[in-house]
Amino acid sequence: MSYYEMPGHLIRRLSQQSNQVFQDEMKRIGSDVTSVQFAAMQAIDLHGEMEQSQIAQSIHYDKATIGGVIDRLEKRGWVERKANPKDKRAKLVSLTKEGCKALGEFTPVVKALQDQVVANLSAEERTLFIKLAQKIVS
Amino acid sequence: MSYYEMPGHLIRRLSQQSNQVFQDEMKRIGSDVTSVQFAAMQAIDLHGEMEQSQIAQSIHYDKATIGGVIDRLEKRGWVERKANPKDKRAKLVSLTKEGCKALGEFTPVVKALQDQVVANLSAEERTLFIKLAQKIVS
DNA sequence: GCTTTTTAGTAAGTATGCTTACTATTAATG
DNA sequence: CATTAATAGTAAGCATACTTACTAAAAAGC
Repeated sequence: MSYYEMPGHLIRRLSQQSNQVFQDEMKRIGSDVTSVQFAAMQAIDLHGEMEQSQIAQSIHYDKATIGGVIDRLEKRGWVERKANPKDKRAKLVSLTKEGCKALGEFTPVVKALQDQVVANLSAEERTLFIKLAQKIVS
Repeated sequence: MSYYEMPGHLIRRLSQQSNQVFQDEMKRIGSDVTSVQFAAMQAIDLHGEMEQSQIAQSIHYDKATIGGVIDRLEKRGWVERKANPKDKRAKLVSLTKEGCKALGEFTPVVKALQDQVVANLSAEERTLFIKLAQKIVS
């Protein structure tokens, strides 16, 4: 099996290309938000107040990684941490007004760039790729 | 479009899963070599002596990233850097004996784990996925 | 109810993976 | 041939993304 036929290698290339498109498109609209930061903000927006562990679970991240992401989002003023009265270990994370506004600007751009990631595929192939990818990670 | 149908998100999950399988399998044989380190070593083995820039190009890495990878491989005694008499800017990287031996141990394991990465797919689906992935990054 | 186990979050450490900036050297251009 | 542009590698900085180890608090088991 050639290196260029190994799923592991191809997946790394896919990841690289996907991140490049994300970063380029965000730069184009004057932001340097990362794909992980966007994913976290979208999850928080969807579920409302969330514990960090819930965020990690919902977008499949390590809890240590998500801690750092939330740190940076907090520093930018896009999210805030509050104590959870029902669980003194946990912290409730929510979007700030600025975070809501920023997310609203990012969302259409991110949705649009998804097609760019798989630009080399036809519409049918894109659907198929998504189906196969979902099956792999399921 | 739901988050879980976005190619960008799915690709990140694929990448995560792929790396996890790699790391687990390597740990199983008592090594903590990374997928990037393996890729670099395989490229060097295939081409013989290589400049760092060639390594970066052949496996599609940033030259700054590959510099760090070679640093760590050198520290482990798996590769060595020599001056290139034909170009004083460049350095020729080659596998050491220990590097060759290590690569020989890794290769069959890495080949075998490729199927594990796409374990949830049938044989036909795997072929199709590889074809689609190659088309995306081409 | 008390002990044990699990869980939430942080901290420290390592390895990507990129960016920009820099030096040294080589190639290209007039 | 002299100037300009491009290239090889490193350095510093930032953001993932994981690991193990730790503290505090909650849940489970007896």
